[in-house]
Amino acid sequence: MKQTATPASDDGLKLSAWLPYRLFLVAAQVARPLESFYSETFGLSQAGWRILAVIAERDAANASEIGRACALDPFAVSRGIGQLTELGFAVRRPGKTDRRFAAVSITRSGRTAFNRIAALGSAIEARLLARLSEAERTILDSALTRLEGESARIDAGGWRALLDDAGAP
Amino acid sequence: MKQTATPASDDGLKLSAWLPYRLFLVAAQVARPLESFYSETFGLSQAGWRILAVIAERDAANASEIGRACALDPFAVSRGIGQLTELGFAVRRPGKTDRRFAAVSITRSGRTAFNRIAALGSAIEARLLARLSEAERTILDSALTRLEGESARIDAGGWRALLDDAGAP
DNA sequence: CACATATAATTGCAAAGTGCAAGCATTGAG
DNA sequence: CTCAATGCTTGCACTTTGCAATTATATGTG
Repeated sequence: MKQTATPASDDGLKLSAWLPYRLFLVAAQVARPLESFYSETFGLSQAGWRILAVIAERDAANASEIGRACALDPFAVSRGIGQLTELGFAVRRPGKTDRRFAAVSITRSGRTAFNRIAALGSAIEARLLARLSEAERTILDSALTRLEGESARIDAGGWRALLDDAGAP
Repeated sequence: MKQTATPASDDGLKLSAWLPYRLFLVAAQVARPLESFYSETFGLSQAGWRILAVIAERDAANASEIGRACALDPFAVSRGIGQLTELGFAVRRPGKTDRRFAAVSITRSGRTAFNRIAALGSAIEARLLARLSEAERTILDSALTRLEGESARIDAGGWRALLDDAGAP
């Protein structure tokens, strides 16, 4: 007599309830409309948009700063900057003191594009925040800060470190 | 006389404080070690892992159910299932009543693999949750549920709908 | 100064992943 | 029986990504 008692997983991991997947899902669903906007409108890639957002809030930045600020490896940064300069949204100027560091800055038209994308981005964020109470926003903010820190450590440690943790409690 | 008053963005969007980016960042950082584990160990792709997780918690599923459950389009599902069957982690059997729906189920070795990956996944989740208080976990859980719903609506509406919202308050 | 070594960034290319048109198999309506 | 609809798969062009090698610049050493 087959009962539905154990159709399921031995380990208690249910994808739809697994925190990382839930975070990913919200981020992915919300990124999609934004991405189709800036790719259709400006021909911008995801890396391009992230870099644009970074240089929009700085006078000038070199590639590694940018990479650190938006979690992109040097290759992606280099290509993204290439795209932005082709579109006329950024300029590269050789660094003043050390010319290995090229200073990347946003142009006027880059800023215009950024503002248009940012308006959409802010609208999205507003829609999300509208579903939370003031108290929840505060808690989410502080919780996310800690999760960012912990996830960075998890990433840095690699998977072997994770198993060691679990193995030696 | 240049002062640092406005080196920054006109619109108030700071990438590192923008909710969708923050969610993405945690999800991405935490996914990386897991991904290198299952790809090194089993040669599994991200889609493959997601599908494996879905069929681990069901007796059998057809491709569209799987797609819905893990946010994958039909092509990706089909290829993912292909990968899983090649690895011997899943089997396809023609559906009983309607043979257009092939029933996909996990195999014994698929379950073994799943359990190993899930153990890592749970360890990651535990590390994250350890940084939150009991109260915070409860709030995060309920907040995330609402964010999932809202982000799905945002995604479904597309970017034009977003601008209409903002434009006509 | 010439040279080795280090660092920042870029480029070229192969491998992997993605999107989409077309295809096959099956079903159900007329 | 035929034909449109459905569920899924495949082939192929296109894009993205990962990594080795390269360029350009800077710094340390005899």
